[in-house]
Amino acid sequence: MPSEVRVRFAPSPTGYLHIGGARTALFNWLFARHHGGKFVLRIEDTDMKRNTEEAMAAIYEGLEWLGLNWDEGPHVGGEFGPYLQSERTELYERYLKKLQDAGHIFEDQGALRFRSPREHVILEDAVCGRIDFDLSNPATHPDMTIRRPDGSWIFHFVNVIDDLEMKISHVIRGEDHLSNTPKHMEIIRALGATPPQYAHIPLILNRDGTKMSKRDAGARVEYYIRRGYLPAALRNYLCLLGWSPKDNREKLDINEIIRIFDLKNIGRSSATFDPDKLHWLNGEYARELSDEEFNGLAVSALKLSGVKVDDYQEQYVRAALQTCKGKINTFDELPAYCGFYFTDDFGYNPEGAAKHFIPENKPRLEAVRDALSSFEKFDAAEIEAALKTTAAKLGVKLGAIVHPTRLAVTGSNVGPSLYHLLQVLGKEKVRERIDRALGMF
RNA sequence: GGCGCGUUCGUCUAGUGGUUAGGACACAGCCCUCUCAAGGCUGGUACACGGGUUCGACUCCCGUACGCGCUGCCA
Repeated sequence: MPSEVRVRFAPSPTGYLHIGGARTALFNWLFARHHGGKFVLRIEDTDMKRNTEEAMAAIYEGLEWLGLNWDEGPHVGGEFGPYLQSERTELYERYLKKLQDAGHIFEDQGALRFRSPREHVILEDAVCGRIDFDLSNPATHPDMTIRRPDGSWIFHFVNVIDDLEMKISHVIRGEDHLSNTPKHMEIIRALGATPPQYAHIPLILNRDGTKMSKRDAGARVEYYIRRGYLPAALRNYLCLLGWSPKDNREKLDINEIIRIFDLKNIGRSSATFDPDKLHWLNGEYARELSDEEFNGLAVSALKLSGVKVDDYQEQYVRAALQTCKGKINTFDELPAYCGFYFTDDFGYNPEGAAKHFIPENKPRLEAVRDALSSFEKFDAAEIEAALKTTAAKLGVKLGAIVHPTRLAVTGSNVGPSLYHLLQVLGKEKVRERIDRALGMF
């Protein structure tokens, strides 16, 4: 790169941070970090009366959560500010004057339009390659409006002016802007300036092939924050959508991605968002968490779902959560997975009850209760040994006593290691629950 | 309608004229095992279609179909 690399993410605060926008921001950020350049955040709030405060907060929150820090923009400032378009109107006036003086602007019912030179525009796109746009036909390529009668500005104009003013070297944006690009280049040419290098990245689609819209549940970054996803996992997953390391690696450290990121490795076709793969990848990251990190995130998730974690001893909570580590992919699975640690009021899984709460298991469960009640330490190792001897004594397989016991004390067929879970629950609790379950036969 | 872009397993992708078309998610089976995960092994499924070019096309060219985008006084 000859001069300094300066890229920008320019969202419009009209909704929440969209997953597609997040990926656009991510690619810009990666490009900037790879080249040691600057990542600029600019808010395109030319469009009036929306709940911009809330939406802007969501954008900041989403980017920060993903770890996409900006070098210039709201909060951090920079020499090319302000970074909210609503505060840059004098600048736009100045550029408008330039275009007017050069005869490129005409009025149409109070709105201002840019008169197209009506020529071919050749775009050399870093991702899409060379594209020849023929803008000579006014019927198919009408002169675009750049300012409304009420004085507010149109995206095509201010976007271009800001990129020029902020010395943006590379415009990496969604492919939905590809067809707009020649028009942007016309304005830049009329100003006597040089266009930035463009790179249009493919769109992210839904499962059904339609463009991911704000209405789709998983289309907002906020959704993943709430569901207890790990930012590193989402970030990694988003990288894989449209970009490839080309060597079959899936899980990549962000620094490694920064190191190898290249616009050349961005694909040309749109990608479908696959929640399953994200879920898997999140599990990969979740399993690598330190006990400390896991505990913190787990407690938050439990509280969020209404589990009264604070009613329990910290040591008990930690021990309980420890038995869940490595077992879940996302933290929102936790309440269902280990809720039994925090309430005695649970029902029994119907299929499990039908299968395990059967007459011949009653004496077995009683045997387990009796075997466990004679313990001193009540630790996992001791419990395991006792269950095995009990099974041997009864002449049954381990499973014949493990399954009913698990169901009796947790209400579920699946869960953490039974021995460890019994240890955490404690002798009294276990005996109570087994007695209660015995009444179900 | 016009213009633009795209099209490899269900999904994300590798592949750049000669490969048994590779990997990952998901799925199925087996192993491991106290359940579930994790891990290991195995399996099935893909080059949209039709013409060229070539000794030879997933790879290059043209067309068709389908999808998406733009075509706003939205961004």
